[in-house]
Amino acid sequence: MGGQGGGPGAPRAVDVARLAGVSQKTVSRVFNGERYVSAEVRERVLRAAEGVGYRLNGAARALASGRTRSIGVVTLGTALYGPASLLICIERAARDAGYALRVVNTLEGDPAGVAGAVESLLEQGVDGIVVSEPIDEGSVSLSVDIPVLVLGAPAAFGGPRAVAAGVGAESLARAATEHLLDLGHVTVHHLAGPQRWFAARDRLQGWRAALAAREREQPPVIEGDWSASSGYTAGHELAAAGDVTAVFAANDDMAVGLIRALLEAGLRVPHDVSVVGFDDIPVSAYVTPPLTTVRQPFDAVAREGLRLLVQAIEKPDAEPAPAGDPPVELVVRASTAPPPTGGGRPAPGSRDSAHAPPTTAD
Amino acid sequence: MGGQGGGPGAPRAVDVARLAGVSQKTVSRVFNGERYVSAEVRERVLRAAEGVGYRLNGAARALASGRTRSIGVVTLGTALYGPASLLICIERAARDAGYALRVVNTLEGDPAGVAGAVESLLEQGVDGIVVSEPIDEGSVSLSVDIPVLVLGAPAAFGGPRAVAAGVGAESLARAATEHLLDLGHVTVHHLAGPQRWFAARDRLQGWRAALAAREREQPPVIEGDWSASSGYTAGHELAAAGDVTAVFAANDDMAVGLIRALLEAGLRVPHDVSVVGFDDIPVSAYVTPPLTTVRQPFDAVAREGLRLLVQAIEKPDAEPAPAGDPPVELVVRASTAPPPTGGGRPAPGSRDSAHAPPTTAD
DNA sequence: TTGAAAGCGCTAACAT
DNA sequence: ATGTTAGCGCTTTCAA
Repeated sequence: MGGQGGGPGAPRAVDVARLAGVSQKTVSRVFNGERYVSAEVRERVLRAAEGVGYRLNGAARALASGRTRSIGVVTLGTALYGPASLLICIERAARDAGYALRVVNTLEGDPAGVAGAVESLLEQGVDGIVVSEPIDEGSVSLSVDIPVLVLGAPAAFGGPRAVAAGVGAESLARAATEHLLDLGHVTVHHLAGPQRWFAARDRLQGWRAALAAREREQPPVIEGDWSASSGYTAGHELAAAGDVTAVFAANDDMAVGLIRALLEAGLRVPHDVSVVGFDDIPVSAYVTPPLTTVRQPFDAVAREGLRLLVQAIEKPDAEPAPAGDPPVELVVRASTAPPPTGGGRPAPGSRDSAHAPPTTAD
Repeated sequence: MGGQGGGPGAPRAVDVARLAGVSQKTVSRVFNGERYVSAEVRERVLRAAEGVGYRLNGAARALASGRTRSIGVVTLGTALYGPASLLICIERAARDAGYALRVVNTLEGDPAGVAGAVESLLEQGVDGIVVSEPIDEGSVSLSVDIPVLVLGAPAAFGGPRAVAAGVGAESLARAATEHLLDLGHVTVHHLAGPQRWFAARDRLQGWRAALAAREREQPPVIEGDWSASSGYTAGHELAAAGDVTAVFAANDDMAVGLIRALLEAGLRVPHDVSVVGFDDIPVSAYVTPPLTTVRQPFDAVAREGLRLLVQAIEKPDAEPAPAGDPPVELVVRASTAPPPTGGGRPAPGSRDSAHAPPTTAD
């Protein structure tokens, strides 16, 4: 059970082999789950290995086989709910697929950025790379010849051997907007995320698509920076505008700031203005009023994306199976209601549930 | 500039050497920044390397040198603000110290848990391990003989070669509690985190210490699970109790749920009940009322911890310099005020700022 | 200041 | 079903 590090003196396969009375290659076979090892020999080898505290040496394995069995992740160094959640799901999906994870963060505004991060991963040694929710820092063309999975951005972003998967942000944004239109709002304002983020652009597109589909006017877009503070500023602007009955915010943090500003301006939510967020952060069911929002299918997307990536690694020739559309999950709570004067079709029953117990529609 | 993967055919040091007209060893010297390479030769080598798109092979390097130049992190697979933020700071600190990161998540309640994660890191090859905010799953004694940094738990947790660092949760909790006592509250209730978490225990201890120092009664502790939902439940219990004027919640999520329940019970915050949270999550300045909370010095702690770890890796004999106490940062907003009837000393001026603009005392 | 030789611990290809 | 022989691409001696 002892944990001999990788240091000198650590037991090697040949030590195990000697102890078990077999060749070193047989030990290798056992530890790689190869066929053609009798149950009896396998048993003997495993016992010997445990006896000396043997552990495979990843570096030697990688050097000899040319495969590292690890995947590199380039992600933005931010605790924002979305990216953080996605990283966790990627780790689990990778582990389930038998790959370890190497992680490099990039900073927003970093000149070297994604390209530098990829370079460092390549040097460390990875079989594939996940570029998670990159932001558009200008033309960063990666020329890598290992497979790359681009999560939440165009596959073109990742070079020749790239596959892509997305959370379906556009569909989610569309669903959020449609929810408001369905309630009878004539149009919906949008508090967008920073447009250098593909994630923010997708949400903007979804909002546009929903309005366009019903031939509604598209009010001018306000751009925030994901922070509650920027939502707060936007909220005061919108309150001053006066003609706002519904807002779709590109994330929950901004929605919270927005709602606060509206309340301060004397507007009631949802009675006067309805607000929908995006993310379903942990507190969103308990803020006042509980926030209607959409939930991103991180787990499904990470799993699906890694399936594609692993396939590209292990079966480079196989046709990449198309990624299925991830599910759309709208969580209706108390921050949305029909417009005050029935701006559109009269909606069925109004409510003011600022103090109603939070509900989650799962 | 091209990105030859690690695949076969990738340029090796010997190719660069040939091109530059030097020995392979000299190339190695250049890329390791060793002395005794003339500026002219170095220049020639670098040019040749760039010409063929050479990149060091991490696996070969690790195998030959016995050092991987990477650090493994064992962290809980959760998007909770604290752990997620800490991970980001660890990555940056590691990178700044010249180490790459391998990450393995554990799941709460996983039987294999931390031990399994450590085992997998050891097999992949790391020079040191960071165990970040572990939870106590029973006696998990790690016997590893590479250095281990335990973040937010007793060093004993990490075996013989362990060093430890903490965010100073106890001091932070104590400051939060004292803030309430200073406002004149006779005592402070505590909504604790799950006690399997060391982080939760530390906060509980800090709260106890603050009350004990002033010889105040310690009301029964309510234990939540970090979620806003558990805070909500606790809030209804506390509202029913009737004699509560101040609550210290072990994180902001629970504080938000708690406040919502209090509001529903007809209690005003902070007029009737003051609430302090823990974390300073992104929305905390914009919820209603803006939340008074404490901020954890993640960056300082990660940096300090990694300094210790790297020292243990690179200079095993040097005495580990003691970790300095991290700073305590209390962020006073509008969720705290003197008690309604002046439970203690009459406090200077009361306020009800449920709708006041959020303020952050930095 | 530079070079030559000998492994690091494993997997791959080819025996048997 | 098992063993033998060569490397993988570096770093580490040691020599020049």
